Amino acid sequence: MAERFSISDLAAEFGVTTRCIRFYEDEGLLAPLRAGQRRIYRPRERIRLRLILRGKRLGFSLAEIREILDLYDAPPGEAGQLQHLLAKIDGRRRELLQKRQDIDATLEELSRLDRQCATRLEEIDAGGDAGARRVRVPALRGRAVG
Amino acid sequence: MAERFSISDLAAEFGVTTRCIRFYEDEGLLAPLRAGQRRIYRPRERIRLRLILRGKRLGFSLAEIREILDLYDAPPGEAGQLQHLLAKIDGRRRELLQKRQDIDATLEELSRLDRQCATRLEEIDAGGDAGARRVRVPALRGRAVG
DNA sequence: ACGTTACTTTACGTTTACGTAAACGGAATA
DNA sequence: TATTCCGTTTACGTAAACGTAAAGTAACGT
Repeated sequence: MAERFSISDLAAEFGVTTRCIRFYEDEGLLAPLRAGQRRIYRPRERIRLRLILRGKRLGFSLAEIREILDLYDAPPGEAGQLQHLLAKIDGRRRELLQKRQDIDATLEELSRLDRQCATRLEEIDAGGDAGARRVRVPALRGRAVG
Repeated sequence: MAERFSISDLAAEFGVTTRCIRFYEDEGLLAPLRAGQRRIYRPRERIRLRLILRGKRLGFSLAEIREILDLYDAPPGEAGQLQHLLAKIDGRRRELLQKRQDIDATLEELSRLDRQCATRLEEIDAGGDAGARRVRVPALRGRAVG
């Protein structure tokens, strides 16, 4: 794999605009090398971009993503700093576990809906409209988890 | 559990402002009853609010959340509509599975960081600063999953 | 030399998701 | 009666995350 990427290389690879990548740089999330004016991205920046976009998919703001990236960059430091870093890591972990719970709850509800739709379809395929009035979607009355 | 809630009941319960709840109504996500001018929320609306906030935690926009709520509200309809609904459900499910992968990848990286910090702390607690210069955090050079 | 392509900076515009303030209504409390 | 509290509508303000347009530079092919 190559060691140097142009801004449009990364834009194409990750499906974002160059404007977007430059914006992340303005926000201090990326710091590519320069060849004159041109930006040069090394694997490290590429990985950071991947992390940024992953963070975005998870619904984190760029400010939060900056904090998360800072975690990775954190120098060994002294004991107090390490404790602080551990606390932050723990906070992020809790957030992510919460999100995974949200996802699982939503997935279960979607599965319920899916089964109801499938059942209804089978009914239609089988006997025209038999039992149409018996199909009641409980929808929002279910025992929500979150 | 009560059957009727005021706007500030819900605001307090879910930790959002009344302004926020009214905004969701403006956006067509909620439609409480009225007693004169006052809004009255029934369990159904309360559950919808819960779903809205869960969606937000997952990083969905209000427009996307509206779509998701529409899934729950969808009437049995005819075969074509059902197929369409099933497709949408499948799309949402893929999104969520992707997000869960993102979360798992991030959790693993956080765990790596956590272990490194813990190890470093033990070293400090044990023998002052022994081996300090041997601690190198590979950080972003690791094999990223997503 | 000329046009094309890729890249740059600067800057104003836009959408989303609310915050905040103004001005008012009705009910309870001092 | 006056104040306070809870609620209402209307409307302007704002931060985040870019989009988009303008105007210029550098290299490359013909």
